[in-house]
Amino acid sequence: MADQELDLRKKIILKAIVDDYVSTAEPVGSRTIAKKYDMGLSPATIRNEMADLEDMGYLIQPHTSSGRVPSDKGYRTYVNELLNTDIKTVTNLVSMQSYLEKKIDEFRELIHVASEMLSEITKYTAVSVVSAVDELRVKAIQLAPLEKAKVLVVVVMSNDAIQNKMVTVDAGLKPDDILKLSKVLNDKFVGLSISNIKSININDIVYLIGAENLSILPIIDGVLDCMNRCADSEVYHKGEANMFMHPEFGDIDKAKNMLQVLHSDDKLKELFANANADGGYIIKIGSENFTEDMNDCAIISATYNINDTCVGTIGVIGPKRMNYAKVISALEYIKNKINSHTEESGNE
Amino acid sequence: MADQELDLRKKIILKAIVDDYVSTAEPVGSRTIAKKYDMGLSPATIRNEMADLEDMGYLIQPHTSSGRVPSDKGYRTYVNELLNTDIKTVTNLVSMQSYLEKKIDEFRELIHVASEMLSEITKYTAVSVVSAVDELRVKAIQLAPLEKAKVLVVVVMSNDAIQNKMVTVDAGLKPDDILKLSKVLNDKFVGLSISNIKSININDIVYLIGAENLSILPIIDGVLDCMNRCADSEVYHKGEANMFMHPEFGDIDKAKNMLQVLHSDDKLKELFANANADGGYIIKIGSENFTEDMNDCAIISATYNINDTCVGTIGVIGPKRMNYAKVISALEYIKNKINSHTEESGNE
DNA sequence: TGTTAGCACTCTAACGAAAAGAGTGCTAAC
DNA sequence: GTTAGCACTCTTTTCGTTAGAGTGCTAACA
Repeated sequence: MADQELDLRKKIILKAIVDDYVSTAEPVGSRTIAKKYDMGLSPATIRNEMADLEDMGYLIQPHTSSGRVPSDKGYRTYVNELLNTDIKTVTNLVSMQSYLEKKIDEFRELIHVASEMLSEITKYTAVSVVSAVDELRVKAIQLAPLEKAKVLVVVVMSNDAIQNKMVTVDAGLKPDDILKLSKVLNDKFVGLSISNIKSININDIVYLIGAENLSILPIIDGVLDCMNRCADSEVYHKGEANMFMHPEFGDIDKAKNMLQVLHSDDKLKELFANANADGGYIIKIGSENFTEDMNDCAIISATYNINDTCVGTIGVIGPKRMNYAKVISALEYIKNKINSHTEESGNE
Repeated sequence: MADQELDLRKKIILKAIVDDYVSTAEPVGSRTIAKKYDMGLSPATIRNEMADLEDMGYLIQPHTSSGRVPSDKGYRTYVNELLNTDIKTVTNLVSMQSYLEKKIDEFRELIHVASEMLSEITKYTAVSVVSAVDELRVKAIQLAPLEKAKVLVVVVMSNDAIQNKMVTVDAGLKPDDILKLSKVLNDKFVGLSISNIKSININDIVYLIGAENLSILPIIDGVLDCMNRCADSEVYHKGEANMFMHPEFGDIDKAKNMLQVLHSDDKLKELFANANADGGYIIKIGSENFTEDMNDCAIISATYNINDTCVGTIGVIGPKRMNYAKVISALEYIKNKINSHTEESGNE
């Protein structure tokens, strides 16, 4: 129970146990450790150490006569103290190299490709959450009269998010009016945030283009709708089928539970919302995830910034028995790629 | 084995068996039918009829001393002959009424809402496939110079599909050039199909705006990319978690299998590609789905047209033991809504 | 004092026999 | 043509029994 520092041998044994459990998903016994990780010790000695580690809370014994399994604390120590040296070496990311090299001009596209990649490499489920941002500014607005009272509204925000919407307007509105309106909207709106725009008096605009109030309202609504959608938080996940390749979800009920969570954007937002991780990762193991359904899961996530306005999180969700080294190095790689991408694209 | 017509009593019994099996998911015994569906017959009589029905191939006995389960042929007869009278009456679609009433201006949005609705009502998984169409024509093209060599390309096609793409251009390209190019592209491209456009000589356009060849190529590429994406087939599914609420997927392997299929757009396209259903539904039961993984599933789908250019399919995938009446009536409703929507929006 | 061999003990997973239950098919009576 | 009765079949459940894996403890060893 005592929370004292582990001596070197205990650390080595703990690491061996976690490593073994991560790859086999079976409780590991003393014999296995002695043989497989030849440490020049007999099973009996290792048994003693394991008993100690259990007393200290690093291991759990599912039942009296089975091998040991890491506790959350065990995983935590593994991640915090035993893994560091490994991380750089595990990185075999050759396959990724070409992936993100291709031209990506749009923020959302970038995040989607990155998530796809992440799930592909790690074989877990990748999740990305684009946080809601109020303080985005308008970069451009485009109105395109199409036909018969239909106008296409396109809005680009400062995070390069693009949204469009088709709106129906009064048939009396001339294409020329719309083009004039487009110009006015750009002059008036570009550089402003959503809250700014909401405070603008519509009548000023109506006056400028000389149209009737009613006829341009749908367009303004469309613009605001697009802006809101750009600023809205968005959850994206990729590779959820990977989740069910792991034996911990062999139980159909757990699998169902898991699917439920993966399909609930709100739950995911909650789990991945951790804006306070400056440049590092957040690793949540088992019960550290406040949601109870996730007790068998671990989450590793990192945040990225885009010119200080838009902060998002990208990460991986998988079984607690997760290949932490691999995931962390993959995440490291992806995060750097995202950051360098958004830098070079040079948003002011 | 003889393929003769069923007499009335056999039909009633078959219907009772399917109904019961649909709601309980357990093999149905003679006693159950006699008691629950009081038809004034003793279990023994019903047993005889059931034995006949089995001989004729309408029922299957999982093992010698269990109740009966409908065969694919049994379901087929149920659907074709025994269900018709019910369909209209089962329709309790009050909850849907308000759903599709709201203003929907965009084709894709419409299909998504419809799919969502369909899965919501039926509690199965809704799938929609927008078929690939080569002969779409361009309705409008918009270019918007943003900042620092970035141009937003927006393309609207005749099926109201909208796609945009951010492209990077030579920094030397002036905003004015881009606006000019926008006008030229619209003049030249609107009304043409993709194949038409591919045959246009780029040099003509370059000449018209007086820009250098290289600098506008990314934009043309962007336009073509958008067009291709508009014309591409798209698969959308909603409510896949519903699939796992049914006991036939209590086996984790089947569930995994199912997930695999649901996440494979190609498989879904194959399963839902049935353009030859003029105004009706296509119902595929068990082995009638050529994919083997789907032997436990049924698929009910309907097609919709939009001014004869874009044909899509929307439908439901669920266990073979499916509430056919409910799904068909829901699909009927949705299909009509989609059609009336696209009519009233009046695309030429 | 730390390490190890040996052994009894515990718990699970796997196997198999037995019992319970559901439903049938058949025969004979109505 | 319908039904009651009964033997029969097959599955599902239950309950021991066994084999195996792994432990904890004790005693011997270096």
